[in-house]
Amino acid sequence: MAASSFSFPTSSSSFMTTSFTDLLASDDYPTKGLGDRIAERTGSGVPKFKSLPPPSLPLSPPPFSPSSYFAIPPGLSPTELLDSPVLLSSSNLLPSPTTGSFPSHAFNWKSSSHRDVKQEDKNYSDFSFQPQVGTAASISQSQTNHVPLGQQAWNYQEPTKQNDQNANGRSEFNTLQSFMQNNNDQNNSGNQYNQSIREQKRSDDGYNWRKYGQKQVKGSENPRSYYKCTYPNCPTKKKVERSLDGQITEIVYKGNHNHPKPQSTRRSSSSTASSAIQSYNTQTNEIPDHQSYGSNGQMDSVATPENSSISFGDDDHEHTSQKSSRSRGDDLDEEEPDSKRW
DNA sequence: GGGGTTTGACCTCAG
DNA sequence: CCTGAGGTCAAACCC
Repeated sequence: MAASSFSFPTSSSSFMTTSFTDLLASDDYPTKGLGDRIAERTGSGVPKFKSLPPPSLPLSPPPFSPSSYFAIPPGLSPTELLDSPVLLSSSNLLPSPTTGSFPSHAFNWKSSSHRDVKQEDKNYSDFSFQPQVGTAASISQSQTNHVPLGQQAWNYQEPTKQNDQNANGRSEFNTLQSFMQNNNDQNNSGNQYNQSIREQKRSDDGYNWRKYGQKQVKGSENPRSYYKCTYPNCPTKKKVERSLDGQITEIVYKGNHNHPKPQSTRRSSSSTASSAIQSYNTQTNEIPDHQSYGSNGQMDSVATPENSSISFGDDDHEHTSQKSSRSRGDDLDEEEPDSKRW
């Protein structure tokens, strides 16, 4: 399947071009929101972490050959992949499978433009986009949490490998991605952006989340936010990495919800997307690569926790990983609820 | 006033 | 043992 998943639909390339232009035109609002904040905090407009040399550079200038896309050499670390900005943005680019619209602000090159545009360009052309597969991208949920969406697209790993990683016990995390779709919606109504953002935060996946921390991670210039599910006794947490322009570049779920998705009115805004996503998932739940949620924007839409765990058949992984997981593992039978729901 | 966010400090762990 | 990075806490703040 790997080979097939890497084919590049011509249509995708075209949309990219469009969105790119679009992007350039509308790079403002997202950047502003986040950028300003950063500026305020740092006082210089440049995040502290920025002062650090791009970690990625030393990592590797992967001279990649096409083949590298299909199989990542063992020696190659996800970090390397992190490098490529393209991926980050590209992930955002994906048109929503359901709507086919792209997040215009998804790639805010403005913020990421400092990176090697060339490479990005290249990547774009290479970028494979397969909404229906739900994911060309596969990512090992455990250790590659921080792999950027785009990268994940390339980072295609064999199931066996994933299992191994899970076995390692670190994979209490389900890597999901997503929600660009929601972002798209937000874009549509610029002035509602802030409001939408808020809603998005709590209902992007239908659950209510409370942010309890934010960190600047080293390998990435994007701040990582930590969220807990607000539902009582629900141990679920998630890490959300956002690009400077506010786009979600990575979402990692930890644990599963031990409660049904709240059907609050708040979801209204995203409900559309969610429902679409769900239906979408239903159809694609047979996705071969379990862990490949979302890695690229394609999956964005798919990335609701429950969906991911259910539809992708991660259950197996989850079982192993969660069993092995030491602490937070929350012994809850998280999988059960999922399967039941499913 | 309640709930969520922000943010600096603290804790834990791996190298 | 030391240090750095990731993750969490909790007070202050905001809506």
